[in-house]
Amino acid sequence: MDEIEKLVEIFKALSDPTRLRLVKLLNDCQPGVCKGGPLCVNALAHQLAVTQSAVSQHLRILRQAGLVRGARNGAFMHYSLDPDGLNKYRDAIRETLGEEFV
Amino acid sequence: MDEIEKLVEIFKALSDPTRLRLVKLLNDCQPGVCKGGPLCVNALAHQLAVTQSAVSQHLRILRQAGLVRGARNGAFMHYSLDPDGLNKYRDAIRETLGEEFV
DNA sequence: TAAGTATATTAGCATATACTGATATACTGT
DNA sequence: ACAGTATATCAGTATATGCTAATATACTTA
Repeated sequence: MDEIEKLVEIFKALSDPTRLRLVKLLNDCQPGVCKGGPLCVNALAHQLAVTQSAVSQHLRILRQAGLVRGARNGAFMHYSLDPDGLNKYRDAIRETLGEEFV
Repeated sequence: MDEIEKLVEIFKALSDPTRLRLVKLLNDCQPGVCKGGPLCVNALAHQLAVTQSAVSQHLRILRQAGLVRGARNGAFMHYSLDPDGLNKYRDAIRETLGEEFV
């Protein structure tokens, strides 16, 4: 994918209030930040007051953009921010748009 | 506007390929970076190979998000990145989403 | 295996968005 | 004032997006 298209995908992923709240929630519940650690889908849906289907679709979009990742844990999927994806995101912004944006 | 909604507006503004190329163009033509300095609307439209109407509408969206600003110069509008807006953008991301995103 | 739970995917609908073409507004020079 | 140029806005259209409801898949436990 073109560098611009990749950035568009990332910004699109972040340009929805529900997804931003989702990202904020995952950020606030990182291991070391909060003792709870990664969150499962139903917990996220409950916290955000949206349906399981909606949050699952939002997670797919964030996953495809490389911003979050899910780890299966038995019947549960535990989602967290993807540190590698976030590094790539910052690098891509810096390279394409300049230091001002990151 | 809510902090989340403000961030959504900013990310929405950046989540279109034409607008990203526009921002990139403005970034590459900043005074000190390129001797040309701020660009007028028709120059931007020509560089991006889009109509004047389209680029004008894109500029409005970037302006409303606080990312760019226009300065009238006779019959011309010279657009450039808005340093204040970019600072606020970084602060808002840091505060809401965490250090990982900026 | 069967029932129950967790998550993902699909179809369909309502709304938002990006574009084009036409028109309006702002400014300059004669 | 008038013609010409620069930019902004509007109406209409095609496509994208976010949601719900229903269904499919994955896993666990009895």
